[in-house]
Amino acid sequence: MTRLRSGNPPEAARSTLSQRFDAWRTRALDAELCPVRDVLNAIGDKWTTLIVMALAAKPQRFSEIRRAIPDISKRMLTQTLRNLERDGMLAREVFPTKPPSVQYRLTPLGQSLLDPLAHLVLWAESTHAEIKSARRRYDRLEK
Amino acid sequence: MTRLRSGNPPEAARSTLSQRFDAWRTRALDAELCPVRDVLNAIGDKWTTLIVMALAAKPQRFSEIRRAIPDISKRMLTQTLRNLERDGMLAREVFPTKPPSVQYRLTPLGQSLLDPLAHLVLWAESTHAEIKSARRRYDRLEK
DNA sequence: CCGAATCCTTTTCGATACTG
DNA sequence: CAGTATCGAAAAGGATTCGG
Repeated sequence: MTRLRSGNPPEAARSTLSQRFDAWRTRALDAELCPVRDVLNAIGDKWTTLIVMALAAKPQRFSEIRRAIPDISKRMLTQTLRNLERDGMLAREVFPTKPPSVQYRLTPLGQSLLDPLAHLVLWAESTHAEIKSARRRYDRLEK
Repeated sequence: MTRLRSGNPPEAARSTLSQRFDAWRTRALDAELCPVRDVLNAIGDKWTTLIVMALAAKPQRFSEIRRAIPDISKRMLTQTLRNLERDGMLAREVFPTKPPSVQYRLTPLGQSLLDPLAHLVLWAESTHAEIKSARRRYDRLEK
């Protein structure tokens, strides 16, 4: 499998990249069959990436994750953890103490998501000011 | 502004990475103030990334984008294009022909998203089989 | 402590009809 | 051609209650 070698693709690789984007979009319209749609659909919700990031440091218990993401509800935490477990991104281990404790840890597959995620987050950090500025300008002109 | 220098961070950078994830999550709970939440919220919807990928090749007209993404409705295409324009990711140019034609092109800011997006898409492609397999196994055991 | 179940609100999205 | 306006369905998310 080919890999990107540098942070920003050189201008020369642009056409190759966009051809690949075309292939990635048009492989199939069905979300189930298109890796891009399927995966972006899986991690594009409100909490998934935050939970993966919280578990990057170390395995954590249900309550620890809640403290790491204070504004998530128990319902959504449970549901998002289940989805991630279903996708093989994390493993759930129950310790039959009383009261019970449950630990979640990233699987190797889940760990492998951290790298592309880091790229995205660095991009978010470095462009956030510019994006907010663009929004202000747009809103000032439009309304 | 810091930039990633190589495609995959070496294993040695992992602990640094998770510390940064912590910082990125806890900087602020308000989506407006947290770059990660704000940006993931902006590109995490159903159509945004597909549109950006479609425009990677070259500037395109409204109808061309529709053909590139056959299952998007006019309503959602318009709305998503507006959001991207508001965020400074693309520029809209109207040619006052009759009937009118409108062209959309990625700005430099929009182009800069292609790189982290490519990492994510490569990851999606290379892990999709494993994810689908994990789902089948989970569904077989649970239900 | 962890989580299932229920109910309800908000958001997102799609279909349709209409316009310069 | 490139939208806008309106409506309703569906999905996502939050609050609350109950249970092992």
